Amino acid sequence: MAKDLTPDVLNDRCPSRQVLNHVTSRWGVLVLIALQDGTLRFSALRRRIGGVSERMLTQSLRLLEEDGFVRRTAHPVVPPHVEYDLTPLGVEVAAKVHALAACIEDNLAQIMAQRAE
Amino acid sequence: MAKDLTPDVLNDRCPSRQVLNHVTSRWGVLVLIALQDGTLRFSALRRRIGGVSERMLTQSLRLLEEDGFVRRTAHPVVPPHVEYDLTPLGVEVAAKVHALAACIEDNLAQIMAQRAE
DNA sequence: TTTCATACTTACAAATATGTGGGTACTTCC
DNA sequence: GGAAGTACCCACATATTTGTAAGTATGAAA
Repeated sequence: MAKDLTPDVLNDRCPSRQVLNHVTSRWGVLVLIALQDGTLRFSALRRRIGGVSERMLTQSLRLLEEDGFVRRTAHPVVPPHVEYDLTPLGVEVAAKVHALAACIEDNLAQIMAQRAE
Repeated sequence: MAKDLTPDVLNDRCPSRQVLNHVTSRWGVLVLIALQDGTLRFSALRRRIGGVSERMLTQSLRLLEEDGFVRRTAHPVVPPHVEYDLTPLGVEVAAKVHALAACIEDNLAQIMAQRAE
């Protein structure tokens, strides 16, 4: 009677799809890639990722934190000092995301040429 | 004087980011994964990907076609017969996307547990 | 003393993504 | 004869995402 034993993103009802959406979201992808190089503070992360608003960065970080990809460490000082880094699982997915991005970067010339046709 | 010699998704102005968005879009991801198993017709693709509307499937396919990841082959018969499959470049990115999805599927239990906390 | 930086939050507005329902021109199956 | 399937497109409506601007408490630098 057990349904959906194995997760499947092609299945409408599988919760894996939601997680995939977080990871592949516009800014989620970039956060994971940016954190690959190590721990970063909020503002540093924001400067690193061209074009993010504070709002979107916060939101993306929250989602990735909830899913267990990113770890947030707040030092209770004033002015605030908060650090973000990847969890072991986060390192895994970040690697995959980065591989994808790198693949696109490597073939960008070809892609742009194709588009022009 | 040459700027932006190497593509970089973290750079706001780099066109690679747009391509990345197409590939990581809600349905784009699933189209690439679904086409990994081989050629599929429009309706078959739609049945394969739970929850897509015709409109979104069409739009996603167009974008992926423009970027050179998907190939569309229309046979001029009535009723229409159109086939979709991956280009060599499409096979590459689909593999990366699939690896990412598989990674999430494999760790879904852990992720869901983390979320519940 | 005014400004800047930190790491956010909130309200509001705008942009983008997505869904819905209808139409098309046929053919085949029942 | 009627229904269903094919691969879409179009107009319209709604949902979701994203951006903008302002506010917060405080310390340090100019």
